[in-house]
Amino acid sequence: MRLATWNVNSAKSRLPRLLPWLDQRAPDVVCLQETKLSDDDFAATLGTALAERGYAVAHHGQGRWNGVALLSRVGLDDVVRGLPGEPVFTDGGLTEPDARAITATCGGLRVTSVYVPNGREPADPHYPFKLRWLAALRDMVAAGDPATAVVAGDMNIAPTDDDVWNRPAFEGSTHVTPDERAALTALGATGLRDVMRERWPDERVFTYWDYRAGRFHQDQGMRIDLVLAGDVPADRRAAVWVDRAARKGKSPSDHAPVLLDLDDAPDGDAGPVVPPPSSPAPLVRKA
DNA sequence: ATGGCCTTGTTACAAGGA
Repeated sequence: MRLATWNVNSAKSRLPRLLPWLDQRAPDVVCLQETKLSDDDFAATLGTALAERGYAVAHHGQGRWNGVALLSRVGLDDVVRGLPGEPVFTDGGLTEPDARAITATCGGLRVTSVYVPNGREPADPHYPFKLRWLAALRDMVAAGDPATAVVAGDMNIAPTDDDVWNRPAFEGSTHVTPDERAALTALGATGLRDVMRERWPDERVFTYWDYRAGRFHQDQGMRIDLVLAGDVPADRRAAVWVDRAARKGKSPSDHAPVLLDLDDAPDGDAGPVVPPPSSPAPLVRKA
């Protein structure tokens, strides 16, 4: 089973990159972030193309900002939008929570696609909001079965100083503060493992590069898109990698996808058997 | 030393990103 996460920075504008990527990499479960579409617009824009490829879809959007989705070819059950008790950014006059998390059971795993708040600056009210949101995420994972959980997405936290290209450049910025890293540690303490760092403990691994200043070309990025996996999926890890090719070329997202390949479960239970779609999508689609 | 870009909505910028 192949699971992927990708902050696409607008599903609509990324459509010419997203659909060929799905055909090329053929992930079974996809966590998307920053779709920047309402549920209706997501269905209208991508629904048919995803159904043709055999994906069941669950989207949690609000329109202009944020928006997360789950695509699955191995079942998509018990969908939950948002986080129980998640904070609302009332400082900004909002009365509804942002669309930043969606959870479903896919292939026997409890998968959450997350778009963690940016935080802006440590002195900004968005920063404590980010910490409160992360606490709500931790609580949800702890209340479930962490062993079978996968939390994947744009965490907007670099776990260590090795996860940013130039630590001094981030002095005084969010994404590297002790409080954010403590929140990430608390989330991991529920029983989730950073499978990328387990596999590549000493490598330079980035998932995001600013559009400006030729950052990608110089590999000056950050590792902020994480796959945090409970013991059941983490122990089945066959491969985990950053799809840098998706960050190249015409009109890319500023984030690259992260892919996790899992071996079949040792007892032979690879999750529910899902029949192929009524009109199977060809492996390579005509232009 | 600083900033460089991209997306959205709306129509010359503003907001947001990280």
